[in-house]
Formats: sequence, C-alpha cells, structure tokens
Amino acid sequence: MALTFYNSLTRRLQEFVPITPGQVGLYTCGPTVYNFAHIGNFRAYIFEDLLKRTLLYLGFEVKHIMNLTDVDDKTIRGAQAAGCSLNDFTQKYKDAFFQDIAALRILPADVYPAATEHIDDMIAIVEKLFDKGVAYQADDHSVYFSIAKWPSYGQLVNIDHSQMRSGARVKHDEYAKESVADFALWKAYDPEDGDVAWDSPWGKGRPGWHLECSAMSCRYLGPTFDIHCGGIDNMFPHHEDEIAQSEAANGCRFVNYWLHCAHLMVDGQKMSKSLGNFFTLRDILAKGYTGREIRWVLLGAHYRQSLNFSFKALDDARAALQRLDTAKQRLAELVSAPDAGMEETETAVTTAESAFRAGLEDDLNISAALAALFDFIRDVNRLMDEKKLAGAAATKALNLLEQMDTVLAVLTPDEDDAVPEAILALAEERQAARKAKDFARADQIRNELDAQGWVIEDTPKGPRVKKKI
RNA sequence: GGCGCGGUAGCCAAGUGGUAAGGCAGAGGUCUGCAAAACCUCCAACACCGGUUCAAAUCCGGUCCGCGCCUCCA
Repeated sequence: MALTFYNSLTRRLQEFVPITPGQVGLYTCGPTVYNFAHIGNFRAYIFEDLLKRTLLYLGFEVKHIMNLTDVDDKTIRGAQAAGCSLNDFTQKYKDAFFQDIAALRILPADVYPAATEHIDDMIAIVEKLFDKGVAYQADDHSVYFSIAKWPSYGQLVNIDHSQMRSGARVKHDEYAKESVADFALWKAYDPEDGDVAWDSPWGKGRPGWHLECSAMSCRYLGPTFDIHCGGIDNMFPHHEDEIAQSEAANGCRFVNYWLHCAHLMVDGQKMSKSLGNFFTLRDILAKGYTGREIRWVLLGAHYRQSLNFSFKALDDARAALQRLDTAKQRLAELVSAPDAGMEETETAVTTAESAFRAGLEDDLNISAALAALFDFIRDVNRLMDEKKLAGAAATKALNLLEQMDTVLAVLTPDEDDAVPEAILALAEERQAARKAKDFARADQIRNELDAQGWVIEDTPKGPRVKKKI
C-alpha cells in the first residue's frame, strides 16, 4: 500500500510523492511564545510528530522546520506587562516549550527559526510583492497584500467575503485598507509597540504575522516544498495568506501537501486560551500524570477528528500502558531462556508489522496501528502463557515493539523503574515467608507494600515488583 | 448567513457498499496458598426519516443535535 495523506488543498486522499525521492521537506507552524503552550497546542505538535516519525519509519529522510513566533501583539504586550525586553520575555517561553516537547517525546525539528531573526528575509518578500504589483502602502503607512490583484487567492478555503457574517468585527485599521480582506505584510510602527521596531523601505515597523512562515520556509526548504502542517484554525487566514504571499513572490507552487489537525476539545468546546478552558502540560503533570500518558491520549484519535480531552482518558491511558509495559517486561525476562516458538512468533510479528504499517500509511490511521499493536500483545501474551515463546523468539518480539516505538514513543516508562532497596527487602522477606508457608505474614507484607504504592506479582521466576497505578 | 467537520456499545475510538477492529470499564472461567498479571469466554453500538441497491454504518435527499472557521488562535 502506498503512503496516502488527506491534502487540505485538494480535499482528497492523495498518494504522497515527494519532490525528491526519499526526502521530505516539512514545515510545521510553531508556537507564539507569549505563554506556556496548552495541550491543545500540543495535540497539533504530537500529530506532526506522528507524521514525521511515520515518514522516518517508512525510510524517508525528513528536513523539519518549525517556526517560533516571537514578535506579535501578544508577545509585545506580554513583554510590556512583564517589564522586560521582548527577547527576555519570549526566551522564557521558548525554553518552556522545549522542556514540554521533550516531556512529550516529540522529536525536535532540525531548525527552529525565530521570526525576529528573519526580518530581512521578510522585507525581501515584501519588496518582491511590490515588484509584482500586489502590495501597496496605505495611508496608515502599513503595507498590505491586495487580494483583488491576486485572483488565485482562496485555494485552501472558500471564502466569499460578501457572505461574511453581518456584524462581524471591523478592525479600525481596516479603514486604511483598499479592501477589508487585504492582510498586513508590514505593520507601521505604533507608539504602543515601545522599542519593538525594525527599519524597512516603508518606514519603521514590524512584520505581519503570516510573513514569517513564507520567509522561513523558503529560506530553509526552498520556494516549493512537500508538506506544511498546522491546526485547522490556521487554514484561514494564516495558511491562505502564506500561499498568496509565497506564490505571488516566488512565482511557483508553495506547498504540495497541506495537512491540518482538528481541535482538542474540553467539554465539547475547543480548548483555547481565549476561552480560558485550557490545561497546560504543567497543569497535568502537576496532577501526577506523566508525559507518556498525556502523549498517549493526544495520539489516540485520528488527527482529523476532534478529540475530547478528559482525565478519564488519562486514567485509561495509564491502564493500557501498564498492560503494554507488563508484556514487554515478560518478554525481556524470557530473552535468556531456551529458544521456543520461533515459527509462531514470526507469524505474529509479520502480521502485526504489516497491519501497523498499513494503518500508518493510510493517512496516519493511528487506531488501526494501535489495534495492530494490541493484537500483537495479545498473541505474544498467549504464546508466553502457553510456554511457546522464549529465547530468540522473545528477542524478535521485542525488536518489533522497539520498531513500533520509533513511531509511537510510548513503550518506555517515564520514571526509571528502579525499585528502592527497602521495598526490595520487603519483597524478599515476603518471598521467604511464602516459602515457609507463612501466608499470613506474606499477605501482611503485601499490604504494607501496597500502602507504600507497590504491587507484587508472583511469577514462576519469583516476585515482580511494580509501581501501583 | 457562507464554508467545513462530526453523531458507532457504559466511556474512548476504527471501519466509506457484503452484514461491525482495538482500548478502558463490567461479568464468568483458567492459573494462583490467596491475589495480581496474563489468557479464554461473555456483555453491549451504527442519531432519526425517506431513497438507490440483491445488499447501506458506509451512497443520495431530508430532519434533529454537536463542533469548528469566517476575528488572534494548534
């Protein structure tokens, strides 16, 4: 089966064909660093991580660029409120962002260009747009893109501006524009911006938001590249405007495949900063959930389906993950045992591998991929129960799990599982009591361990000590 | 108002023409000193109404409900 994606541009499932065989240029819209990102934001980044890991799993080389928006209204206002420089203000949230994605096991991008480091590139694009006759400077000194002069505007989203909701907000600066639909390329300096300003051929000011992605994607991936991702809420106007700017400036196709991720919901509504119904990663970690559990929840639904966040889902994740951990641990314990069941294990591995791959290739059907994983776990558990899987076969099974985990990144526990000495000593004492048939004492110790958050599972090879969930 | 997405068992979630994956939870069983874990079995679902078809969760039309974008937003 061929790798297929739903392309927002064509609104169809399409086979993925990269510009250069075996290589993928990937641009993903990154955070505006004015606050801690919330887990709705991370849903998008985890979708993009799944996409990237799938491409790597399938043998592609991936060049991944993610921008950091470090200048806009919110960062400027935030810096002023905090009484520090824009750079100091945004640095704090850049650092937090990198901590957060590490906790969620998101592979880092190759480059994280910041908007403030690419002002020259942006100015160059605006100059090109003037040359092509689609940019103009208005009475308010800001520079706008003229949609009337660019007929192919609206490729991504059908926007009929005559049908816009009546009573929709009209921003005061729109009176300067030739058309309400025109968007800012360069915003003229406003005293409210404080010391945040750059010189340009059109006077002091700062870049419009959409410009940075056009500039930085072109800088690192070229004027035409393979995949651009983001949240569905960025389709309009952000991505639509990027397409217009980039294609007008460069005279060529901007992006071949647009992939958009649906929202994370809370109580039936989109999680967003403006609604205030959001959780940051830190909020949830503080409640005792792990990065891995959060990753599992955010990964668990198809990316084009809205996903409802709940703590129940996190609890379910914990149970499912522990089942996976236990199976993996059992396999590891059997690696050094005499070989058994290679043939049956190979059958299970082949079946699981191909179902897993087929799921991912089908527009990142994570549910199908996870079903393949769980089917495999059940097969392997059964074989182990029947003493039909050990030695080299266990190694083979573990290898498959490791391969799958290059995509999923959920099969290794967060905390190291080192069991404290005192707990181990109690476990040994209990085992001695069991040997001596002093079951009352053994059960008493088990209760003690339970009270301290540890669970004992007796196996033919001796007790297994695990953290209680 | 325009554009778009969705409504599948107690909860989450796949499946786009041939009779419903997977996870969590629940019940019974096997195993166990007892448990736990694991396995086996079971439970239980296609919003509603029409239509097309030998056959519809799946296609078409309509209804109801939920959500998103149209304004910064992943």
